[in-house]
Amino acid sequence: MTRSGAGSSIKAVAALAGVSIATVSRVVNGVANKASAETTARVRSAVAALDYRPASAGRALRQRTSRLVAVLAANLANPAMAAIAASAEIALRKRGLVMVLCDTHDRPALQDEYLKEMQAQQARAIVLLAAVESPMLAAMRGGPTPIVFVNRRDPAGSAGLHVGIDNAAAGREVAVHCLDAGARTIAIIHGSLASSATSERVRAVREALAARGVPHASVVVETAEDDDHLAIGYRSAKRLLERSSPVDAVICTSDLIAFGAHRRYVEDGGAPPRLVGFDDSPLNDWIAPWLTSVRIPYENYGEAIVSLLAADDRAPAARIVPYRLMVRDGPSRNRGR
Amino acid sequence: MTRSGAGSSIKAVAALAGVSIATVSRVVNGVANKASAETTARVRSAVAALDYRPASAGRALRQRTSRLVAVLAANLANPAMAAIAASAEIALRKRGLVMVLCDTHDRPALQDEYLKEMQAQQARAIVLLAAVESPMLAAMRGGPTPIVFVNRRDPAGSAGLHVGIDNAAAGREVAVHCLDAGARTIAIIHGSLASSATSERVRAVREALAARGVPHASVVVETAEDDDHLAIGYRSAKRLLERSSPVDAVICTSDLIAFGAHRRYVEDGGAPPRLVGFDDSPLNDWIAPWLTSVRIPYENYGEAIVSLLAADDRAPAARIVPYRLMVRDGPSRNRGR
DNA sequence: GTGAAAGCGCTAACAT
DNA sequence: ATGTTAGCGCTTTCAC
Repeated sequence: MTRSGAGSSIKAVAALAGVSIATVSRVVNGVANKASAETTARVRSAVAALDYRPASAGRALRQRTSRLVAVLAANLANPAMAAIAASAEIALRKRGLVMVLCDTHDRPALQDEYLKEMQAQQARAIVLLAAVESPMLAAMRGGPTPIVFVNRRDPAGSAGLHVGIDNAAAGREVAVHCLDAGARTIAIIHGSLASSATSERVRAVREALAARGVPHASVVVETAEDDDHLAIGYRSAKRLLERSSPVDAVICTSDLIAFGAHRRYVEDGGAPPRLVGFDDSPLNDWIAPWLTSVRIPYENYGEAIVSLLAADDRAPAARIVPYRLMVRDGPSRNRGR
Repeated sequence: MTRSGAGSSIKAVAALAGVSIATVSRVVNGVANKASAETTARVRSAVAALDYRPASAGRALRQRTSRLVAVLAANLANPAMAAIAASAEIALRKRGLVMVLCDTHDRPALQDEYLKEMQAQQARAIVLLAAVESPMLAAMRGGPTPIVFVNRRDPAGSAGLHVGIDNAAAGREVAVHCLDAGARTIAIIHGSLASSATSERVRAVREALAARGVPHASVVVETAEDDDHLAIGYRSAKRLLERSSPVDAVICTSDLIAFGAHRRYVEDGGAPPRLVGFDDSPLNDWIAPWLTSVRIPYENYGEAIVSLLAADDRAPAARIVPYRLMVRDGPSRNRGR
């Protein structure tokens, strides 16, 4: 019989197939060499007839783990994070896992609340898109639930599972690009340095500039106290505009920061300097043809995350994916000249 | 005792508090008048000491429903959908519910797969951000699981739960705005008319123009066969540019379509016509100062959705939220003049 | 190759 | 006010 609106139970399938529920379970879960071909066929057709799917609650209760994988993102409004989430969801689904997506707003307390909730859900794994350090994270680190750190490494510096790009190399490439394009005075606008991605990028840019003979002192480094990258970019650009000497290029540690800076420059009415960002969501081609950006293949992150989870390797591992500098010099910049 | 990494069980709490598990359950679930103040306190402190959270699997098994609410979005790369998801997640969390977010890519087959999965998860409710018609949806309609249709109404036309704006009124306002701004030749670019939101907007624009004396025949209506709104906008704008007479204003049924059209116009090098869209994600202020758009308060959608779910009213209901036309005439347009 | 049965953690009906 | 107990749907020994 069919339960009200909730599919059929294993009992119904067993009854229809004329076998025990244990056999149904084995067939459904593909336990090898445990059922005759004939029985298997009968069970399968009963499953199809009743459109049976094992209730996840029963399964989770018994197995002490669910098919849920938590993805905790620092900011869903960031198209880059949304892209990672979308990619993760596809990859997880391919393995029969279900993504639970939460927005931590980059706040430790909220991250902790979600971590607790996911523990109650017996989540199979936790994926942190830009983690912050928090008590619960500390408690779960080293526990049985795998934790994958995406973009930002483990803030506590553990050599845990990680998916990201080589930020140092990317930072160097961006710096060299600006110099090669003729920029003499270069500014950096960055978000919180608590993020490993940010600090690695800033350090690499500065070192590369120094190596090319640009004195450290001539590089303007700006930031602003704000969780919102758009606001950081806007306010930092404002301060750059207040300086006596203008800058030729502004390197931003994220595209959102670059968006914020760009807005300020456009409001100013003058020609915006060369702007470079990191992330490069597909939307950039459409709405930000003026933004050169380090394209990070977020559409592949899902597979990278899942492969890290699948590796039963107890050894800590990382997936460093290739990036590519997308040079854009579209209308908005040209027109200003 | 603490289970490996998965929090503590109700048994552990009962043992520590020196009561039965039933009492713990009652206290945790706040069953009124069922425990003395002293017992309640003892249980609470045991809960705190062990950091206990009821395992959702046990609860779901017993109650035949989980605390999961599925949100099936047609396209997570659309900032508007991401905004709704973020808002829904906050509102659900406030009621102790957990959001499961999936990207259906606007494909019936994928939507069905998720619907089945969510049935297996015994989801408390289903929220469809831009639903398409599909067999499983038809099967679940009228079932015990509440389904909320966001933006697009139920494609089968049922008067089910719905959250959205008054698309007809918004369409009229947009049309009048264009005329008042001096536009004489107006084009409409729209996505699939299977979406109630789209068809209502297009119809209202045309009717409003007709009412103001603009002959139906002079309104250029464009679309393109594509799931991707950006591509629809781009390709439709291309065709508009191929016409002998240019248009003064282009009304797009979504911001993404407007982004696509804008790109094409910018590539063309000429002055883009007045562009109007729908959605107006917060990002627009930063990256699309040229886009006038119907601002839909997606940040409030979460509460609207949850309130619809809470209303045990068996009568079908809808939450029509207020919109606001955001008139923008930023740099990109001015500069082109 | 198959079935019987235990038990995962929890809630709710029923006893006391 | 509190405890006892049945049982939700499933997987997994253990018999046969």
